[in-house]
Amino acid sequence: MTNIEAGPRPTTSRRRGERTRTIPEQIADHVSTAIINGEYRGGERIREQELATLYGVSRGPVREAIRALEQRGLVNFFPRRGAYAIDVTLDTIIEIFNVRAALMGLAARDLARRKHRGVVADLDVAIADLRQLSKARGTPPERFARAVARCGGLIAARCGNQYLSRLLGQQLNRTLWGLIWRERPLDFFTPRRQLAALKEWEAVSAALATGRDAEAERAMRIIFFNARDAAITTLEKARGEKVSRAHLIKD
Amino acid sequence: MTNIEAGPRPTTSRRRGERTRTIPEQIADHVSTAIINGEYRGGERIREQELATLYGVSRGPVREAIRALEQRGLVNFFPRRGAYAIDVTLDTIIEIFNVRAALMGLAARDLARRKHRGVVADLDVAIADLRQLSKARGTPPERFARAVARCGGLIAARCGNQYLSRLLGQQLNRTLWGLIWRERPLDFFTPRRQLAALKEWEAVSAALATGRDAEAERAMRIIFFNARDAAITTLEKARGEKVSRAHLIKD
DNA sequence: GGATTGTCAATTGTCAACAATTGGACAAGT
DNA sequence: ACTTGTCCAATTGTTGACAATTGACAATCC
Repeated sequence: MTNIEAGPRPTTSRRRGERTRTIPEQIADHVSTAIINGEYRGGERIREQELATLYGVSRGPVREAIRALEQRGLVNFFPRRGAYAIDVTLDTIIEIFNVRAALMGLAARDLARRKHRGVVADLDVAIADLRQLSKARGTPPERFARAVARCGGLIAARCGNQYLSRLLGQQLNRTLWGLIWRERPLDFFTPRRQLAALKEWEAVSAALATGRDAEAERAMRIIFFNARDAAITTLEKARGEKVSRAHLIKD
Repeated sequence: MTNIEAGPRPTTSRRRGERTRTIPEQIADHVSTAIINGEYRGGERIREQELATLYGVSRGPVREAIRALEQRGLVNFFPRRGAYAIDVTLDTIIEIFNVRAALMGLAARDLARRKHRGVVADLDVAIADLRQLSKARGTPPERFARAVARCGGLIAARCGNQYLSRLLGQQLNRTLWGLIWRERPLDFFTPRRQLAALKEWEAVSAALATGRDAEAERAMRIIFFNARDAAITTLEKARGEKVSRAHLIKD
C-alpha cells in the first residue's frame, strides 16, 4: 500500500486559499507521473481494482481519479471497457509545445496591451534570477528550468484572461506539459541554452514594458519553439527515437 | 507516429470516435446547458442528492458528472463543501473567444504548412455552403452559424496536431465555447455579417491552398475576433450589460 | 457586547455489495 | 479454415449505507 499523504494531517492549519488535496486528486497526480515516466506502456490497460488495492482505498475514489485523467487526456477511456494509458511519443511532445506556445503568446499579448506594471516588475525580478543562474558556472539544468518555469507561471497566472490562466495553470499544467516540464526536468538547459533563454526572456520583458503586444507575443512564442527544439534534440538521443522536423513551426 | 488514441479497437460496429454516452456524461451535458442558460445563478450551489433525485439515479454517477464539470471549468468545486455554478459574464465570453482564436490560428498554421489537399478541398465545399447561404435571402442566423461551425470543425479536426484537435474538439468544445456556439446559437449572423464571414473564410482557404502559414493563422484569428465582437454587441443588447472594449485584441 | 466553544443537521466522502456488460474460450456447424 | 453461438470469468457501473466534515446557531465565558 502506497501512502501518498505521509505524516500527520494538519486539519486546522491550512494556508490561505489552499485547497485540501482530496484522495482522488492525489491518486490522479500519482498515476499521471507514472504514465509520463513510462511505467505504463502506451495502450496499457489501467484497472480500477488494481489501483484501489495499490492505494488502499475502494474503487470509488479511483474511479474519480481515472475520470479526471481522461479529462486531462492522459488516458483513453471506453465505457464499460476501461481506461488505457496514452502513448506519449516525441510527436505528441512537439504538439504540446506548439499549443503551449500559442496560448502563452496570447497571454503575453494580453499582458502587453494592459501594460500591467506590477507583473512586469515581478517578471524582471524573476529574470534577474535567470541572469544570475546563467552567469554562474555549473548551474544544474533543472535548477534553471525551475527558474524559467517561474517566469512562465507569472505570465500565465496574471495575464488578465482568467479563462486562459485556468487553462494554462490548471487544466493543461496537470497534463503532459506540466509533467514534462516539472516532474521530469529535461536537461536541455546547457550553459549555451541558458544564455539564449535569458536573452529570449529579456526580449519578452522589453516588449511587455513598452506595450508592443505583437512583439510580446512573437517573443513569447519563440521561447517555446526553441525550448521545443532543444527538448526534442535531447529526447531523441535519450530515447533513440527520430522525429521528422518537417512541420516544426519556426516563428 | 503520434498515437494519442492508444487502446483497444472497438470490436463491434462502432464508428471511430463514437462512444456510448454514459449516464454521467448525459448528466454533465444536461447540467452544462442549464448553467449556460442561466438556470443556475452565478455562484449557486449544486447539490449531489438534488441532481440524483432529479435524474433518478444514485449519487455516484452525479458525482462523476459534477467532477467532469469542474474539469471543464463550469463549476467551482471545494472539497467537502460542494460545487457552485460559475458566473458567466461577458468578459468570460471575450476570454473564451480570444483563446479559441489563438488555438484555431495554430491549427490553420499547422494545416498550411502541411498543405493537406484533402482538407482544403473539403473546406472549399463547406465554404460553398456558406456562399450559398449568404447569397440566399433570409437565411436564419443559426443555420449560418452551424455552417460556419462545420468549417471550423474541419480545421480543428484535421489540423494534423492531434493534441490540439482533442483540445479544440473535446475538452474545450464541451465547455462554454461549445455551448455558446452550438446549443445557444447567437443571432449575430446578420446578412451583412454573413457576407463578411464568407469573405473571411475564403481568405483562410486561399492562404491554406498556397501554404502561406502566417497568413492562414492571421486570417483564422480575424474570423474569431470578428465573431467575438459581433457576439458581444448582440449580448450587450440582450443582457443590458456593458463591457469595456479596452483590451479587445484586434489582430 | 464580542469572542470562543459546543452542538447538530445537512452534505459530502468512502465503502462494500450487487447488477450489467464485455471479451475471450471453446465447441459446433458450414 | 472460417464463422456462429453459448458460456463464463473478469471488469466496470450503480446503489444504499455509513463515516467524516462543514457551517450555522446557540450557549458560555471574559
